[in-house]
Amino acid sequence: MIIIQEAESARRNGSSSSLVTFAKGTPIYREGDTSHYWYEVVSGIVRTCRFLADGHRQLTGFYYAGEVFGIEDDSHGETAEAVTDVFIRRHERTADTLEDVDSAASKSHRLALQRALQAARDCIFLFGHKTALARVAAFLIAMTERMHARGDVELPMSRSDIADHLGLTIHTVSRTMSDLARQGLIALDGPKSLRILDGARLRALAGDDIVGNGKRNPALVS
Amino acid sequence: MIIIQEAESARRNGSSSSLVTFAKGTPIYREGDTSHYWYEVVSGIVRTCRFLADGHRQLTGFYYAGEVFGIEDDSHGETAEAVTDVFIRRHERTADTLEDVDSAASKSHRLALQRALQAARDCIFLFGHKTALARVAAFLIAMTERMHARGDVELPMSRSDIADHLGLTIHTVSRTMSDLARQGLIALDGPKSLRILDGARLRALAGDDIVGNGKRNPALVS
DNA sequence: CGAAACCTTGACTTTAATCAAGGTACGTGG
DNA sequence: CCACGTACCTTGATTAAAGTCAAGGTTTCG
Repeated sequence: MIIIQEAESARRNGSSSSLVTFAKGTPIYREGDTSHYWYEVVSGIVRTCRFLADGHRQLTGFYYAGEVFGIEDDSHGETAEAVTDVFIRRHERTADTLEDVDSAASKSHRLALQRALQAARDCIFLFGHKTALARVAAFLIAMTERMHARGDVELPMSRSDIADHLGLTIHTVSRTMSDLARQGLIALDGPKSLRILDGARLRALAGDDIVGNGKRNPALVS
Repeated sequence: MIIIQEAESARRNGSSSSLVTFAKGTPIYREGDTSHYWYEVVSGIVRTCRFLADGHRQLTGFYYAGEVFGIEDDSHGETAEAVTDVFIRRHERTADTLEDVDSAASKSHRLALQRALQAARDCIFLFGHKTALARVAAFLIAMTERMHARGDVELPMSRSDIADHLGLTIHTVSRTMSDLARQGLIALDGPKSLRILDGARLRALAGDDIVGNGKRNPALVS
């Protein structure tokens, strides 16, 4: 990890942030580490995960440019690693910054918490009663939307990352992607590059429309 | 729903709370409802859930006496229902109470957010790569600990609730419970009442010990 | 150019869902 | 108090889905 810049932003709150960089595959913090900082992706992609004794790994999220992670109090409940080479803005977490609700840091922290909770619940929802096909379809849609892509999608993470995120094996992920390609819903230009050919049918497969109040998942809206 | 008491607690913040009661099976709020309040269980049990178009339901949590739910900003992302007859303390959510970080309300709100995030992530973890046996075992352990029970456990929720919570069918939940009983790990005194006979083996089955930093899930500690 | 890591695919096995039936507990009304 | 109905729970047989085992192909990077 290399510190690029020490910025004394928001000086009145006593909070400071620095721009740091991590090479592909290296850890940013580890499960159990004390939360000295919280983080914001400047460029590249980050994954957060936990490890089980039986060797399994569960990815709890991917974070793209502009997104925030590592916002737990006290100690980090998960490990964060760089999926690609990344630039990260690292924000100091002092008693001050968290207590002063007017600070930009505290506001964005609260918002990040809300968003993290929403994301975690969406994930639970996806895991509950969904087939491999639905999970992969939902994943592809989510990634497309987060990259603001239109048709062309880059998947910077490995099949193993995707599998550990969706609660599947790499085999099932691979097979499912091939199935989607065979059915003409997507085109695989390579393992990490694909095009979405039939977004509507893909969304239908993901099938995450919610009953009640006429409220629907934004993923459904074309 | 019956309002029992209107309390003007924490008057200086302009926040107030009331004690209300709901009959078994009735909704406390619905998915999409504007978040006018947040809630605290006084007695009884509450479940939160979401519904899919295909008829499936996903329970995102059970809440026991003393626990807090419905803490999302803006609008509720899930429905809350009474599992048993319940008494609920309903807290008003005004711009004031949330901005004033010194208020007890805001502090407990933030803590509740953190805890909700932790709970959601534990749930994801459970769902990722776990067999029906491990899920049911983990569920029984979690329920035992939350009720501060020692051996004897009451399960006030139906098999259907448990199934929708664990991402299984009622059949699999029922079979798995019977298996555990057959193996002598638990004794079923009735569908809603059981005793844990071999907590150690049950924990081993749940297998949620985490690798790294020597930090382990509290559920593992006997 | 070669090695290592990663991805895809096929055959088989395991797990949980589905289909189907019967049992149990509880509440209501006769 | 008992009979009946309903909702809930359990269990068995069968089917579908994803994991495991195994092998071969591709990409990437030194």
